[in-house]
Amino acid sequence: MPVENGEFVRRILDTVGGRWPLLVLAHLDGGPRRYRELEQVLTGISQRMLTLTLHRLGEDGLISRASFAEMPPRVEYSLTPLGKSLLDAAAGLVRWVSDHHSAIDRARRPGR
Amino acid sequence: MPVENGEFVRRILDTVGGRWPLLVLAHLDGGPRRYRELEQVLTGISQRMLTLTLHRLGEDGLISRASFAEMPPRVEYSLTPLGKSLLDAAAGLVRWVSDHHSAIDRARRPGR
DNA sequence: CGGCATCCGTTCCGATACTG
DNA sequence: CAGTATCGGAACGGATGCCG
Repeated sequence: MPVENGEFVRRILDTVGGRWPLLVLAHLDGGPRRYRELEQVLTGISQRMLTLTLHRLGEDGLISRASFAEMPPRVEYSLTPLGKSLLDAAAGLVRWVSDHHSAIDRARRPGR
Repeated sequence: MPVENGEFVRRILDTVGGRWPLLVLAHLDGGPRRYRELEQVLTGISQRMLTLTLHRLGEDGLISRASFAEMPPRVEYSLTPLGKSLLDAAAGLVRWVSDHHSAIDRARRPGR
């Protein structure tokens, strides 16, 4: 594991280190999604955070944006191959959490 | 992928979502380490963050602390089996980063 | 050696209001 | 529908000084 310095960890966290990026990627896994769809399925997200998250993921080349000049306007977000590969890489972590969160629950105190 | 709500992602990020936790775990992978050793190898970490990180990882059951009543005092931190398993789960993400960071570099602008 | 407590600037992020 | 702009509280995190 090449972790002589914090560069790798830093890069992971800069990319998916927020509360929402991984969730957004996960919801795009089933195919293109519209802004409103994401807003509804990501319960509790603010418009601000959804927009910010989509922009950053776009800048990092993990998702792509397609807007259609219709009435009403329509915009679709999709995973890029790069984003799909990241999602696959993160799958191990998601699996770990679903396997072990009860162990953490036992150890952790409520006030966090 | 069970991501109906943000609980899973939230839990990952509560646990390893900081700049240092994953690095600390990685450095404990080679065996027990002392406080001072960690402080030196984690370039740039403040005492405050090292202490905080160690406490949280301990509370989550990912590392264990052993203190020896010697002179001078000695304290050793080690990975628990749970911590080791998390590290293994995160390995996929680390590998992904080392494979693809150049693609992100190309897309990302400097000012972030 | 191995910490903890305090201060304090920076960043994050939700709420709200408004726009193409 | 799909955003942008702005504000203000909360959390993060570094620096410093003190303690067992």
